[in-house]
Amino acid sequence: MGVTKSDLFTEQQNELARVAKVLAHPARIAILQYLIQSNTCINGDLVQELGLAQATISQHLRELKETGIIKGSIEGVSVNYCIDPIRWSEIQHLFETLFSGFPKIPGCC
Amino acid sequence: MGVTKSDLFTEQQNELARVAKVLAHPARIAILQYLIQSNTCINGDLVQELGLAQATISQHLRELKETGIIKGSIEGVSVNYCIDPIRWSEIQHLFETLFSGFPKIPGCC
DNA sequence: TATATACATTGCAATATTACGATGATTAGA
DNA sequence: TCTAATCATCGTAATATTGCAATGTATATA
Repeated sequence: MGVTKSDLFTEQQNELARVAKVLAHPARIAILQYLIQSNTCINGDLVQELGLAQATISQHLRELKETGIIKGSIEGVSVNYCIDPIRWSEIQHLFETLFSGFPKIPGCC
Repeated sequence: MGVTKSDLFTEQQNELARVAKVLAHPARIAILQYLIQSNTCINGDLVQELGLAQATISQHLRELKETGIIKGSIEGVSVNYCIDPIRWSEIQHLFETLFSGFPKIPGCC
């Protein structure tokens, strides 16, 4: 199959999985870290920074954009990408909720 | 292709992506949440709880186990799974590092 | 020992992801 | 207007993921 039965799960579970999937590639992690550090970037910079083809990076950027993590603004002939602070903390909160749900002192193990 | 060029990235980036990939499925999120809430579970419980086949759930459990997030101990004829607290906070820290890297007041956007 | 129970594994079929060359679209400057 | 630069999109090949039926393995009990 290869198709996820998302109707079996809650919207929160699906949303968290969806976001995790976007983070589930080192190139996209690298792009985000580069964005954080430089607070702006263009596709061309990333082709230099990472060793991937321009088309590939453009595709990764689109996935990040579709989840709302980054926004792009046309800057003449190039495009400036940056992180959406609102969405960023939204996603941060999603993960925090998952992780903090587990009590530090567990009953078993 | 469908193959990730992991040699282009740092070990930290690959590790974060690897962990995110395990979380990138609602069934695995659901399993973890069920584990957190009940602090133990067996495959059979999950077949009831989620609507997936036993083989499918066993596969998801294996992925969680391979990343070290959960541990299983044989309990007679059934198996008790539970979250590994050490690994859990390790992974929590991985994400926190990513998220906290972004300053609250950004320079652009 | 034989049988039932509970998971794990194997072997598919369907679909998704990753990567990139080729090509399109848009903009700045000659 | 023409051209170069920059990014997006399309098409395609290679590989990965998801789900399940069938089967294997181990344990407890009759």
